[in-house]
Amino acid sequence: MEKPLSPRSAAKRTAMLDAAQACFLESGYASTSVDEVATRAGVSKATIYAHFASKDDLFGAIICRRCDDQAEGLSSLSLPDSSDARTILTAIAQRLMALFVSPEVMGIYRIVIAEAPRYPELAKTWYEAGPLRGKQRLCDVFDDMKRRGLLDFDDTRRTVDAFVGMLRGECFHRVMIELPPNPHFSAEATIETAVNFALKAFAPTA
Amino acid sequence: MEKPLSPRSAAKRTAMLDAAQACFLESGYASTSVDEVATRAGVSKATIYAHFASKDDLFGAIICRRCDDQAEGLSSLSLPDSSDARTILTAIAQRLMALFVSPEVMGIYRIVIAEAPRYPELAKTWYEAGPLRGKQRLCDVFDDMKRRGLLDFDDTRRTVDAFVGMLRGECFHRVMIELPPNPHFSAEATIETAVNFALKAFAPTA
DNA sequence: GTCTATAGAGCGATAGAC
DNA sequence: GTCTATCGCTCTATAGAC
Repeated sequence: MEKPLSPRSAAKRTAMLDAAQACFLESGYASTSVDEVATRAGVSKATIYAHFASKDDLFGAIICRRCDDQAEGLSSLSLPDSSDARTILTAIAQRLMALFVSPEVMGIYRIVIAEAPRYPELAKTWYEAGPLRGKQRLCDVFDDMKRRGLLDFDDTRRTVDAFVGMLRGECFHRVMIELPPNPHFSAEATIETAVNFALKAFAPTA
Repeated sequence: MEKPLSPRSAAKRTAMLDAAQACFLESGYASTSVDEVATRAGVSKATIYAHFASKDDLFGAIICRRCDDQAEGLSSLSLPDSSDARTILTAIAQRLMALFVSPEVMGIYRIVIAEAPRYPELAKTWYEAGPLRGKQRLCDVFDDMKRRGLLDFDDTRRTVDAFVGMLRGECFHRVMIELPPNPHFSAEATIETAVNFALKAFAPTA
């Protein structure tokens, strides 16, 4: 399956993928032209078609590469070694929020949502490699906190789902549709509200 | 500002808007051709350009019409006349969830997100007419519940934001990217989890 | 106002030289 | 593998008849 590429080819391939990613995330799939990608990558259009069968194929390669990055980023995510529920939940929420509103993640999120009806397999690949794997990891953390008596809840997956959902509020939406931020719904305020909420709802019955 | 249209023209205009909405929500902005809209509306392309200055203009007209519909739909939303917090919160959550996953709302949500970077004013108009107005209405309901001693919380807007966010979890995302539903994250289960959490976190200190 | 017909530009993809 | 040049198609938008 692996074909040994010359160093020169590999570099061009990376340049093409980088350029394509930037174009797709900026302008969406349909509005991006292969000419534009070629120019940005410093190669000719024919070179792109020597590496990728079609524009669709190039698009798929981008999403898959992003999925690999996501998987890597998640496994290197470290949490504070604390025995205070608030400290741990706040750290989790801060990392999640920073991830959600980062330009790269936001860009891929936008385009996957937009193109999901026409690329269902790509959307599935992305969702399983990113959000689903991330939530699985959070489940492990929550289960561990439960075991240590820091939290109490019934269904781990639903609990995590609700906690993560609380971070996708006004603040997140404003970034997503590029509206100016509302100070009342800053990232910090959203995180604090979610953590307070979770601590009250999941506090162990003393 | 109002130009009196002949009944025949008005009918054609509505047909064009309906067709355009269906096309845009199905295929996205860039992938929809004016020819397609014209065929679906049963008019010629030139007729479309007689009513709308450009494809952009047509797109804007669609979003604005949807905003009006949203505003209307919200004001007619009625809630049960109950004194039980769970009953009210469940009713709210059910209506919100049904709204979120409905094809029309989901379609407009997808396209606004996708095109927001290129149509910031449209995104702002939509956001203020829909989600923002809806949340304002929810704030009134929550304030009323607090006044009646059914709930207790500090900041109404942040509380509502968190509550609504919990409904945008796995279930919502699966609909959004057209993945098969996961029975463990049914709409009912998501609603129940959110309501249970809210009741625990906002229970009045007896 | 509404139609048919077409202009004019840009697109994805390919042929062929090197 | 990479380039230049180009094909064939589709697109938005308009001109002109009715």
